[in-house]
Amino acid sequence: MKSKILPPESIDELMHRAQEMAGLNLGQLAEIHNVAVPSNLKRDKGWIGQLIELELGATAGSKPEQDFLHLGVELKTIPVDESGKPLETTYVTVAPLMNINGLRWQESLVYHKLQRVLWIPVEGIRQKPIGERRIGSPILWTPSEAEMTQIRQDWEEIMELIALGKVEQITARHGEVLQLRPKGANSRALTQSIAQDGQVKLTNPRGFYLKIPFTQQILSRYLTAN
DNA sequence: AGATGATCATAT
DNA sequence: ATATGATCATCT
Repeated sequence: MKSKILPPESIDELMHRAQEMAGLNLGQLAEIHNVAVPSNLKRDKGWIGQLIELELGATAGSKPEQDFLHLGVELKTIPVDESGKPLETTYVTVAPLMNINGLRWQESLVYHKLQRVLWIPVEGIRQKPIGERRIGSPILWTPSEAEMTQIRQDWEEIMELIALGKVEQITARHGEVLQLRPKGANSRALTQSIAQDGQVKLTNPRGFYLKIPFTQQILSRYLTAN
């Protein structure tokens, strides 16, 4: 019996919805949408993100695009501790491992998704029951030139290693603000990648993630701005 | 304790 | 298999 919430028509409308949602806890929001609150997130890791998508009218789906394509906005929920510090890295997008010769930064999924991000901080303290965790104030972030440069440099370094067939040598320690980590069903999941001799080989799928100190800076930068 | 590598659910 | 939504859980 849930009423479908339509996508917001403007950024103002999106922000208004997000501000109205701030201060609620997840139990209250779940009740509004008639969904059950899981007792933990072990088997429901994306539950919070999808609940908030529902409330804000994001287009559900698995398309590799921004959540609000017509507004140029990507939605990210981010778990934070009591002081507002992120508790986890932030997944951005899968990393392309094939057909990447000549792929430029401005054409990358990372570049497009991070043009503008609506961050929704949510209490993520593991000991706190899911339903009691509160939703924070939204932060609409457009990367500064310096921030984009940092991300771009990490992206280019990582993509070059991938192009050289060295994907398996890349660890999460590479990159100042953007890292490459496994992103798949499990460590047995395989996808095509480039071998050192230029042939095709199989590797675990990877994704790009933003490191915690970077997202922490973003959140704290906007904290006093209201 | 924090970060890295692994994993879970679902849609297409 | 690949994309979305991410957090879990082990290692250092």
